[in-house]
Amino acid sequence: MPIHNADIAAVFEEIADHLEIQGANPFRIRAYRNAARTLGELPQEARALLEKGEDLTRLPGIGDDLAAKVREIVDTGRCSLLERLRRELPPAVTGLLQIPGLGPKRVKALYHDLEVQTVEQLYRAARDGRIRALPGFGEKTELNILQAVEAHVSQTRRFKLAVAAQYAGTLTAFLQAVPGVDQVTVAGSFRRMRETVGDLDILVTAAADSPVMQHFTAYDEVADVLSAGSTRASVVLKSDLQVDLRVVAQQAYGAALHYFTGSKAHNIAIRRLAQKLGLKINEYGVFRGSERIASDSEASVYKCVGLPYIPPELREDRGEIEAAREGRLPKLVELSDLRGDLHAHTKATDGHDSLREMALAVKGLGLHYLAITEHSRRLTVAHGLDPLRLTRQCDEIDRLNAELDGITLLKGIEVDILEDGSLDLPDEVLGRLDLVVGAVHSQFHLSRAKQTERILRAMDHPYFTLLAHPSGRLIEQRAPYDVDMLRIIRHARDRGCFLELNAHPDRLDLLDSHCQMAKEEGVLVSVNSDAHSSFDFANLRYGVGQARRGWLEKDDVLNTRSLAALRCLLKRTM
DNA sequence: GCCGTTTTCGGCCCGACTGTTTTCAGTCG
Repeated sequence: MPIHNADIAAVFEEIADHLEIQGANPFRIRAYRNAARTLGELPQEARALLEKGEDLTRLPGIGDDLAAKVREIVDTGRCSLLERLRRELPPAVTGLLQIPGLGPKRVKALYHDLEVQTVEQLYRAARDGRIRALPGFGEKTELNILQAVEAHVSQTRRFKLAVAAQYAGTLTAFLQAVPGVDQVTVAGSFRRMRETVGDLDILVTAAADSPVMQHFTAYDEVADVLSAGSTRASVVLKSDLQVDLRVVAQQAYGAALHYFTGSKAHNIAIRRLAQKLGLKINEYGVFRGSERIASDSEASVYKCVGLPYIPPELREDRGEIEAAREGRLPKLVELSDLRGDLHAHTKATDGHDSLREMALAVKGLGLHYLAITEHSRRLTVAHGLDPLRLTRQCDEIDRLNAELDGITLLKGIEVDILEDGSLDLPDEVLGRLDLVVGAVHSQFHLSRAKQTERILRAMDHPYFTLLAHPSGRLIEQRAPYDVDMLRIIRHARDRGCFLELNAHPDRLDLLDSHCQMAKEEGVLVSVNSDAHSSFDFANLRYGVGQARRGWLEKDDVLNTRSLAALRCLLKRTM
């Protein structure tokens, strides 16, 4: 069985869990977690790097010891250290760390004193009142464990960004109306535009006597108050979404926003920089000794450590700090840079609105062009177009273009890429179109080699323009199909094709890491709505967010081009 | 266990809240 980076990362995470319960040196534990993160985010397989004879100690957080362990795992599929640790402590025990409120010390005590190994045994021990008797535990802790287990078993889910946005919208409006409240900002992974968020982190600046905390915990969507102090509180909404609120004085807004936006890894890296300069950064400001030297804006915080402002979408400790230091931060694409949209459906297939309604909606957003790309005949569930219906739609688009002012409809198709890589419509009809968007809608489980070849072959087609939702994943629902994305990106470059970043909140595909890959290989990405109704164009903001997380600039995005420039690019260089 | 524009040894981010204590450990973000 080939060893993937995720497998190695899982081994290191499990080792770190074991070491925590053992009470090992916390920095040794962190070293394993850092290495797991490095491997988890590595674009190439460690296995392939080793085969090429590359030195893994050049990777951040990987030294001689961990490089040797990576090699051991790749070569043997096993890790002797982990096997030894598992003999000392049953593997299931580390799983108890997943229960909120249980850290290494408590897990260790539960195992040694009550022989609790599994979540089920934990639940029984709590229900039977055996936990309260342990030193350091009490009745309240026991009850909290009971409730945490029940919540854990029911679900620990993440929320799609667009779903979280709905809860965030009403809650921020509610908080904004509380007396004494000044600014209300949603920070955390929401502000970093991650595709899913585990919770909402809301930062409020308010007068010292503002009753914002009382209002927050009494908000009518709150199902449970987890904690509530004078400056910090955590609640769970009825939707199961956790919300953490932090209140600071207006003066500390910038420092608090930086602190609360994260990511954790980015913040740690920034604080480490500060430490080297003899400074200390916390949520109240940047301090030299006891003197506060910055706090009102995020830019002032960065300035203290010699860096320009870093946009939230980049704050993942994935090279943005080095780029900032060297003056090569990207000037990220913005929603207002978009000139058009190259993927939309109408009620001719599975959309809800007419050509005219879609055109006017896009025009209303200030865009200049919209490609109509219905499904093709193979996708019968969507009432996909056959050559005759597509031809009729093209005629209708021509008529509408002659009539409409300030918006141009482009003739396209979202044609199925069949299993052998051929396209679902004949060349004669594809040749009449402005662009051909190709997509995989079937046979998701082909081998990596076959799936990749299928897509490469489709791109070889002279009329193929743009690969829609390139990995096919549906967030939290369907895994991506297995493809060699680097080969696909390079083939797109060689064939003059483009890749889509589908802005639908369920897709957001290309992934951010693949956006970076496309940028590095010189392949333009098109941020498309895949709209099925005139309301769906609002989703473009999520696509732009994902593009920004992928370091894309205006010039890296196909549909920031004017219509004339776009038409030149759509002409295949054959 | 990693790392070095002060260091190859001695550092390694920082603070709030809870519950069980009787001054603080554990956990979390």
